[in-house]
Amino acid sequence: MEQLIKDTLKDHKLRTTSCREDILETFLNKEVALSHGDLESEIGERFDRVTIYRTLKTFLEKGIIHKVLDDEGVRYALCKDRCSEHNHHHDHVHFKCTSCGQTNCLENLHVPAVQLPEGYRAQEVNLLIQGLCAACSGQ
Amino acid sequence: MEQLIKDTLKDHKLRTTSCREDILETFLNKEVALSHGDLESEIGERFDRVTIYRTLKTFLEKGIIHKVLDDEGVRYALCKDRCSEHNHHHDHVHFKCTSCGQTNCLENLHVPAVQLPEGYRAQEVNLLIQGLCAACSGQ
DNA sequence: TTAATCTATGCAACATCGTTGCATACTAAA
DNA sequence: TTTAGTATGCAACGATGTTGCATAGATTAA
Repeated sequence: MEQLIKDTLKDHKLRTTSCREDILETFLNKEVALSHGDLESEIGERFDRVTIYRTLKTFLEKGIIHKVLDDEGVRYALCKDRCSEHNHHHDHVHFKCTSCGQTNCLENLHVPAVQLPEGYRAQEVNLLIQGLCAACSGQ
Repeated sequence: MEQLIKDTLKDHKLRTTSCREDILETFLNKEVALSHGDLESEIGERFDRVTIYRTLKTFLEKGIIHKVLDDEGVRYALCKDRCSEHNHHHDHVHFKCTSCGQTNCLENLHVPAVQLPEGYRAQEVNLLIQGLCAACSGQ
């Protein structure tokens, strides 16, 4: 784990600092999409709000995390597929449970093709499904 | 137009006030999804920020408008299909042009079915496609 | 048409979220 | 170990969104 984190930073040409390590570790532990607020309550006593914002921005630019949209705002999740600064590919599905509030990526699903009107060109596709997750649907 | 606006408010059991009329008129004229900020710069001199927020909230609850998500935040668009307080159905596609920045609803398209993992139950589906619109792709 | 009732609005104040400039502390390379 | 470049904390600010309350306005009934 410790080594995986250091390697991830190194791979993306980022200095290893304790804040970056802690944020990466949080993402690896939680396995769900996290908002800035989530991170702040998790590690906010050790690091400044501003630093968390800047770290998220850096991770976004480097392709370590990606944005996850839901109706409450923006969250972030690890890019499991290897993304880089110039090659993001996130055409997967995000699921938000309306009961427990957790959002995660359904890695195995891909977004079905959509026939766009004449002249439209798709660059990125984002599918958000809201409903009940397996734990909350009681099955 | 004038009458359509009054009828829409009446149909949803809302009092006709000049702010609500102006906001509805703006949505009808623009035909793209609008953020609170868009509305504020459009009619902000005549009405208070707070009133615009509250009007949007009211329209949402009554099913006159619905949320449109993109990576920059929340926008709102008219519900073209007849929605009511208890029956929203918005499984359509939103398109955001990365060039001109406009977001709109592709009314004619519907979101293709997705096979969810065991135990998951979908309630609402939101598909956002980003790319170039017909006007900006130069075709 | 007027009076009474209920609701929408404006204003002020506040809470949350996100950004920027700058001095200092730290990481990585020589 | 020294140096150069970068990340961090702090303070200050701007943008965004919410709440309470008095007043203005819309609707209903007389």
